[in-house]
Amino acid sequence: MKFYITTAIHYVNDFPHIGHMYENIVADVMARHRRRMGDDVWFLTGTDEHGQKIERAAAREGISPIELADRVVADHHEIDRRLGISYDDFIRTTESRHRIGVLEVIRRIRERAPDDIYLGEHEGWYCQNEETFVPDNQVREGRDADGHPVERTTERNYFFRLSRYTRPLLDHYRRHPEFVFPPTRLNEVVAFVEQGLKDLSISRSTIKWGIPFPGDPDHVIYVWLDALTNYISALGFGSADDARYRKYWPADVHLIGKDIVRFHAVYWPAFLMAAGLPLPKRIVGHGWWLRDNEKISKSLGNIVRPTNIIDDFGPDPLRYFLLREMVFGNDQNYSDEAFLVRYNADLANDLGNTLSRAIKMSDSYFGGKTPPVPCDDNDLLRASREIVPEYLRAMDDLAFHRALETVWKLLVAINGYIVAKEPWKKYKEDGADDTLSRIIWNALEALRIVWVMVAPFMPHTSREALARLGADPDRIDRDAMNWGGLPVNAPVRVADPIFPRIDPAAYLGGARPMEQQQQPAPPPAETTQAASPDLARITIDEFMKIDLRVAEVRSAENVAKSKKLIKMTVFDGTEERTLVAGIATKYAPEDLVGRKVVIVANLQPAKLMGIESNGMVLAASIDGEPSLLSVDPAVPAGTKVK
RNA sequence: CGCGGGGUGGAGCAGUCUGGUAGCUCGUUGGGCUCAUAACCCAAAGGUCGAGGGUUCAAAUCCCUCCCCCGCAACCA
Repeated sequence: MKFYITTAIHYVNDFPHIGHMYENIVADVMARHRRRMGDDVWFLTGTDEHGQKIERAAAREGISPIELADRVVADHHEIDRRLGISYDDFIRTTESRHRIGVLEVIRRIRERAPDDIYLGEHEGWYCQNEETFVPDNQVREGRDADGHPVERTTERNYFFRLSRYTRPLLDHYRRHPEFVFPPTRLNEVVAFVEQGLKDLSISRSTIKWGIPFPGDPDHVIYVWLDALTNYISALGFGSADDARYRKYWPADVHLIGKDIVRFHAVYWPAFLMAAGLPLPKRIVGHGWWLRDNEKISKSLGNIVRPTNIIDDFGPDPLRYFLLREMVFGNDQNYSDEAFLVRYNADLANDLGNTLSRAIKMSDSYFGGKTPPVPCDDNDLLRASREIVPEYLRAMDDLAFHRALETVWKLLVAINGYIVAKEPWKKYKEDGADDTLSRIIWNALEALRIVWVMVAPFMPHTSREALARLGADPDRIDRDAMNWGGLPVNAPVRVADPIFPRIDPAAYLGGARPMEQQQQPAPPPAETTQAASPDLARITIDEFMKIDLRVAEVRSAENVAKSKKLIKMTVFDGTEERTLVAGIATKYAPEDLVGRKVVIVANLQPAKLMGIESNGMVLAASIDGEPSLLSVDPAVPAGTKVK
């Protein structure tokens, strides 16, 4: 069986982060698992390199878009390499094979459904300064995020007649409920499509950095038609050599983040239907890793990030943690503390320690070898026969956390078995007889099966562990999960703990488990953050333009339906004015009345939730939590501040 | 009525689709073992499964109502 799996292509305006790592790791685990189960696997990942954000980010740095992309792609390659991502191909949307594929899709749509692509009017907020449309959600008070004025404008664009596919898509979802995973995401998609689909703008004349629209070089193909097509362009679709396309398409799994399920489950199949191509079998949306539990890390004065975890522990513990900790499909919090708990409890104490104790016994009782007499009837054999199918079922269900949980049941059984049999006592009493041989062999054999099951998750350490056990590190297929694979009289290797225990407090306090590391070069990401300091300086005259004054709060109330806003009336020394401040998360209106605050008095008025605000209250904010500036209550309202 | 997710022993979470003795990890307490990475094993304490109502022989699970929390969106002038 062939198995074609893809990740989303990662956008190159951003350096690789935990979300990218997680997605690639999950795909890698699936790919490795299918491979060892005998499938002919093709695993694709890559980067999305077109669009205005790239164009602008590059311009800001004074380099060309492709130079920017090259740099970020190199970072992705590096992180994939370090994580051991076993992809077969890496597609970049700036490659010619991709352009060929995209153009072929458009050609087929035009051939099969000539009026599915038409020239129409796109209306939106246009920014003169940036020469581009600004998404609605970035427009505020007639200005874009950078403060440039925008105006309502229309532009001529090519459209895809998505509306025509409402019915066919709904039919497809009904016939293939497995099309979107997990099922709750399918419900969202169905609800969205049932509202009726609007036609989709698929070109832009305001963007330069992209694939020229066929037959109209003033336009560039807009994001989704370009990006989604990578899944077939990478297989050679539309080129002279499309053998791979014919072999592997349709994809078995498109693994993506839950935020882009809609595009994959609606736009993509609609494009494919229009072009007369087969639809992917399954769209799998994973959840998000949420921000670190900042409080704890911060109080310890050291925020450790996943890249540091890889530096300090190697890739496998992180791979394990990400797949074990997250219920696949749900969101989950990432924290270094949680990582360390799992690392110590699951990897050091259970997986690693059990390996050490079993090998140590075999080594000292049987002269550095696996025991001479195997055993084909015992508790561990029965446990493994129960657990392996359960594990395989969980893998098929994409329930990775459950699969790993299952493996750990066998590990617990092994430890229980060792304690119950007390081999150290037997050895003292009877020496290395056949009974002892069977006991130790059973423990080693069950352990071998554990490491085989764990192999897709921890490919590097599992090889090492299997080798230490005297087993063949390359034998991790379905057969290898059956009882009886461990050779007798094979050399075992006693070595340092495979997962040394870590003191969490010391680690978070800055100590490193492996002292030879360090001097981590600061990632280039940081440098782009620091804007040129000279530009940020202003003259005293400029500062004096800002009219800061003390004002007294006369009344205050929460703004209805708003989370952060408080509307207040303040006396600025000459008159009362109304202003709105986003401080409701910290302050109650009644606490504010009578308080002296500092305001910016000459700010242009602005409307917030329909209320005109005349001025701004000064506050320092820590992680979004405001703290009002206060002055001595004796200072009269209207006093100028400078 | 903006969209979505969630409320399960001290902490973090499964289980809810497909009702049937409430489960896992960490932590706590007591005991055991000394082969192993102060690891491992056994036992115990600890839960009105957010609240109320309904369906059912039976509800954490299905239905209704309500409360609270977290994202996103609309508001941090």
